[in-house]
Amino acid sequence: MARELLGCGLVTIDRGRRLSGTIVETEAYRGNGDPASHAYSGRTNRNAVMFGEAGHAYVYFTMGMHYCLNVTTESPGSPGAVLLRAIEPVEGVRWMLKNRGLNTAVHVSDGPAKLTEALGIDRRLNGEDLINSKILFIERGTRPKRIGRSGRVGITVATERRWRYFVAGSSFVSKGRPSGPAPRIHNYARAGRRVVGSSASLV
DNA sequence: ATAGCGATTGACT
DNA sequence: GTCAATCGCTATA
Repeated sequence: MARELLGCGLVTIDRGRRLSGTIVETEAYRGNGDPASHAYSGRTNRNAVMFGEAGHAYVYFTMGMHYCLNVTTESPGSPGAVLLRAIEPVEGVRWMLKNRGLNTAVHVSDGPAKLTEALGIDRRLNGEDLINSKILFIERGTRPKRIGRSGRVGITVATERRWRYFVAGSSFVSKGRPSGPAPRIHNYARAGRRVVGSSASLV
């Protein structure tokens, strides 16, 4: 799922305005057996959405000031989610800049908490159905030609798992340095599989 | 009831 | 490269 989401569109309707971007960086988190996951120690009020149906938004508050957005990926009862770490801004860039208090788009959404701030995403959207929602949803996109892979960023455990994926060559990927294995580039382009992110692949 | 700290960012050296 | 901001989740008592 972390790979499939690269190239898909992420859309919000923020105060009536359509804001969107192309997903260029993701990270996979599991549950039991993944010490870096919020779901590692079982279900709590905070991580409950991770234990629910696939294709929903798990939005969590962190560091006392930031929100991050995940896409849930597993069947009810078995936790799993993909953290969206960066998008390339597409629609409503002007308003995204305003949300972030910036003048240029270079760093407007190249980090997990930056993209939520740019798109106006906060705890109100926790649990939102990303397939059927009218205010926060995923759209089909084009599969990137080359996809990079590395250890996950910003964690202190299980850094050896190479579950961070990004669009190779994109300047909108977060600058966070991988704590695990160095980035490696793979060629995932395949004839006849240009469109990814159908709702069927989400659920 | 409460200490410790985090799937981060931005400012500064 | 270092570090503060800021708050609520989690673990422990």
